[in-house]
Amino acid sequence: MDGKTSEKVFYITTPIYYVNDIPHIGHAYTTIACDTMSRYKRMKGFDVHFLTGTDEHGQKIQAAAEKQGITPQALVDKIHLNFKELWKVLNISNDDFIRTTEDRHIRVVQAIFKKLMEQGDIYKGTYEGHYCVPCETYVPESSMGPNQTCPDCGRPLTMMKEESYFFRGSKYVPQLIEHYEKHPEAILPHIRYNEVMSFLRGEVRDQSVSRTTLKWGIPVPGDEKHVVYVWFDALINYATAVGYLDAPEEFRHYWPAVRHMVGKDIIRFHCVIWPLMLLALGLPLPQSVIAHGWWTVDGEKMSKSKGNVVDPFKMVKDYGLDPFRYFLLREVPFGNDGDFSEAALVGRINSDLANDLGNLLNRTLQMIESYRGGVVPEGNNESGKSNIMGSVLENVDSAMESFAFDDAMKEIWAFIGRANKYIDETMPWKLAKEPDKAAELDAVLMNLYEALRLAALLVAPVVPQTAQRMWAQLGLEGDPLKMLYDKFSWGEGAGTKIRKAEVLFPRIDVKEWQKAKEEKKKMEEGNKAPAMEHEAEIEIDAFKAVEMRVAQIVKAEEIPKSRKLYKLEVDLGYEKRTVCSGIKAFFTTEELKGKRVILVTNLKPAKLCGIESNGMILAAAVKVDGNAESLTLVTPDGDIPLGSRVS
RNA sequence: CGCGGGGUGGAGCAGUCAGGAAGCUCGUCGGGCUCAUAACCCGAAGGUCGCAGGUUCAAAUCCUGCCCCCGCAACCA
Repeated sequence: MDGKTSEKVFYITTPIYYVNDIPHIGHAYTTIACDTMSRYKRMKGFDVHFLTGTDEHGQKIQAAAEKQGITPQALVDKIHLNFKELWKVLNISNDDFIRTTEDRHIRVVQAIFKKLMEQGDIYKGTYEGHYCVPCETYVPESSMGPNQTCPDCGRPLTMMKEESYFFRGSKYVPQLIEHYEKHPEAILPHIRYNEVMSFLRGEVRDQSVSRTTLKWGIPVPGDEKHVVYVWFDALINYATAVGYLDAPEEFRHYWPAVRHMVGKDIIRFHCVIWPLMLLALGLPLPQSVIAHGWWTVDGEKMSKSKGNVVDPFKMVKDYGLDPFRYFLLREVPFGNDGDFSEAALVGRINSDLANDLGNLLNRTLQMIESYRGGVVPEGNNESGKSNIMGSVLENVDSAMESFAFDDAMKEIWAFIGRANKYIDETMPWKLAKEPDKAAELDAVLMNLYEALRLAALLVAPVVPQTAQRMWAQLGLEGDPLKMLYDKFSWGEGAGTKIRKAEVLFPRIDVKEWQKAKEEKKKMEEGNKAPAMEHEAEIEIDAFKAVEMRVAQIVKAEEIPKSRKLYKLEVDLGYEKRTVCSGIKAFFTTEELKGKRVILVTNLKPAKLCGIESNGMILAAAVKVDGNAESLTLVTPDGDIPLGSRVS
């Protein structure tokens, strides 16, 4: 679909974040990327609309609210503020913040649902699948546990049939394929293109777009026992926010210029389902969907149980906002996965921000101060200009056009490097000692000053506060963020009275930083120990009720269906028993054979994976979030007959 | 045969789609300079581009097989 786009309109969206999550580095990353792009486009004279928001419906919210004894609405009213607060802290310049529980959105979702129903693209059918009743969720076959159990709670699933509305997306698939064939640039980076196309060329089924199993959602118009499925609800936010229903003119203005930035996990929703919805609605398709990669932390996957989730609030507090923003965009080729580590962040701060940029500003300003009384001299400006500038503007622009933030940063820093080199080549401190070289010195100082003035503008989209600080030190009026690059002209800065040079980014002493980190870690670990959770006290009788005896493992075998369990045969001396034990991850069957262990003998038999288990062997485990990280068996110290009672 | 990403000098990565003398940042070593935040500038050392085979005048790049990491598998950027 060829939406007519005026060249100077730019509408960009982040995904709407699921409000029940705690904001982490991933959320920060996506939003900072969009923010930088928005600021860049504004500085290029575009009419920018930058949208972010929160996704507030769905099962998890409903459950969380029930647990806290409040309404879902009250819950989301409270927790969506986590995100608003983060965007404030990260200096995000969004023009709008949409919440899917807002009236403006609910009306649009219902209108769209109704329209698609009327034109026959939404129809009623039945949804069939494996359902976990306690978790109230469908489990796809691919992620079912052994014996058709729920992967979360382990309980058996039931086959459920439920009335559901379906979106006839399949009808528009050929049209979408054709569009992507004509517009390969609509999916960025390009490696994602093939992924989407191969999916589209396979079987695309109609999507279930309603649920009857939960209440917390937008009611289906005319059939109130259904609520709209959260994805259908959520995707529509992009249209709601620019006036799909309420402001047709605004909508026509911004919509054709829309770009969605997403994480690589939600590419399908944005490159398949959403475009199919748009085709059904007869609306222009997005200019592009830009998918970025994932962050690991110190080389490991980020997860709550590992406790390595990066808190953006803390990073800003510890290292400053602009270094954090710069690091995220500079460190990783956009689209690739990247690794976050504080050590790498410190490295970037020292080498790029302090040494290259900060020091260039500092040394230049001090020279202008001491050689020319703090006033930028007039000078022959052509000599150094081309030398320093190169084609930084064009190169940055082409990188930014393809969302290659890292390349854009590299170009800017190459430019900064050229300015630093220019100083060494021209040696202003020598010129200053020779009165007949005054004109030459003027030219050098002026070129350096202009380089810094341009540098402030170039870095402004990524590090807005830094740009403003540079601007102030350079003695300039106004706000660099409001300047247009294209209007930049070399030489205009002559005659400006500069301010006193201040250190832009202090260097971090790596040795001290490491020391401080280690101490902090020790402190935290010290605090952790007493926080160990204990069970309630019991009477000795309760303990005596547990019968434990020494036993020997005589046979250990795998249970093919189980990821965690071994089937063990243990000898108590007076009898042999079969026991299932969840220790597969820690021992081979060979290691277990012959091991003497402590067995709880009077535990009620239980069927695990279809095998009856008569007892439990004791083991000590280091647990993180309920999952054993390492484990060791409890064994008797010394020789003692099998079957001896433990007390 | 579930899907995807990756294995390139000490570390982290680019380059692979469109084959043509192996590049960047950090670190190390040597030198320069002294305006500056022990900074900046120059130079050097260091790689059989996971393994094996194939195509080609030419392969990190294309093809085949294998090994090893890491993610995902319907709601976590």
